[in-house]
Amino acid sequence: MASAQRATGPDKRRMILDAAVVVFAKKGFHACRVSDIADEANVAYGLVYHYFRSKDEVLDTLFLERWNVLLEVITEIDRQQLPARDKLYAIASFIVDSYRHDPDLMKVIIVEVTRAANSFGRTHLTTIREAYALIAGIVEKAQADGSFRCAVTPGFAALAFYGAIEQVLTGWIFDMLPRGEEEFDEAKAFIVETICGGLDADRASARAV
Amino acid sequence: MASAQRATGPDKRRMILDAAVVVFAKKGFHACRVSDIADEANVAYGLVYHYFRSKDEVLDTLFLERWNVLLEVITEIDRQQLPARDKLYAIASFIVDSYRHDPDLMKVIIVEVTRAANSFGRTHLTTIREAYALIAGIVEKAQADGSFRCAVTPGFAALAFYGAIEQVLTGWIFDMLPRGEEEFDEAKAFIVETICGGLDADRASARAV
DNA sequence: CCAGTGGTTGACTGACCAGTCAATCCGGAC
DNA sequence: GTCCGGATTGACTGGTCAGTCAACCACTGG
Repeated sequence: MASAQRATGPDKRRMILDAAVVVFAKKGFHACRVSDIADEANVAYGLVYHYFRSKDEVLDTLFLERWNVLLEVITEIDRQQLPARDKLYAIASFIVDSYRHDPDLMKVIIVEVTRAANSFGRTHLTTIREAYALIAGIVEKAQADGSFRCAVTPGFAALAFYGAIEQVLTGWIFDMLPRGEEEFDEAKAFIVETICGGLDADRASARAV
Repeated sequence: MASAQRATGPDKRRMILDAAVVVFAKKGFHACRVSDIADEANVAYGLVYHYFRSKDEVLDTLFLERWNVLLEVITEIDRQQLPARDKLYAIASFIVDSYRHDPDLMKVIIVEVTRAANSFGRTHLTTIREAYALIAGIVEKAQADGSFRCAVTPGFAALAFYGAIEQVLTGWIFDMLPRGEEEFDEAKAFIVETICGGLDADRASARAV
């Protein structure tokens, strides 16, 4: 009846990926079994191996699908004629909205890939670094045109900026921070305000290094 | 001959813990076997279970030992009569030096506990949060006495600050950032400079929320 | 010299699970 | 209607590994 009932070919592949997101988010990649994915997708165990070479490849696919979108979006934001601060806001906004739209997927990507230095993080290191490099590029240009100070290196600023975003998402993932439409928008503003504006009331002590 | 040869009782326990740090750091908690720990410690397999109820308990012990030191240090720093910026510098300094002194241990704690939302992170959530709360307390007092702006909430500032530190450590853990005496000291300064000073050249846009 | 106690050993077991594969289904081509 | 090939099924296998346990060792105190 519904297309889900008669789904075939690539549709089933998609169903497996979506099911994997749910299962990985709930139990974690290592703790869940391939049969959990198959069950969640209402599909036979073996079909997972028809579409993917291994359990790992399912996670790889999820990560790459999403991270490539992120890289494109950052590139596109950077192409626009905007103050660096607004560009950073747009990036924070996109990532926070990604979480708002699909918290499970973002949880899986952050917990199982981005922060997993012993497994998938290492595998996708090059891809992950591309995002940092793009952000660093934005900072570098802003420092060149004088809108950002030169107190820290662009690469370092990118790390701190992305680190702050990820820490906030982690706060939501761990249920440490309240989640809601207001909180999401507030977070975007706070991240940019902290990194760009700083905490100091006066900046007498701030000198270029 | 050497005491390691004739070690007994609690010494062996310590040897197991130290060996676990090496093994967890090299292969990751999930990927390594209990026999790897025993081999690294030059101890029989079963002895691990004489001193610890389970493989999990070994990691729990490592984490709690170190995190409690961190909590004490932060408390002590906060007790001193110092500008908030210097307190944050002291905290960043302690964490960076912890990494400098024992990178494997810090790697294990960050990768396997602090950032592991699906396993040990959840277990130790309360303990982890205590550190954030202490940092937030420092920010809050600084905002009250006017040395920090009130643009963001203390809890959020704590998250961003700790997130920046962890991201830098992660950079070292992933071999993304160069490691060395200079880099370590530079990192401490950069972290505090970014979070306290901010990136903006002028702060026209910075208004209290 | 002989228990007794606590540390130490490592072979073994039971459970678990990724990945395989032979069989079956189904829709289209002719 | 028959045949073909890709999609789909799920029982089964092989290997792994956490945790157990019965035996062994080394010191101590009587």
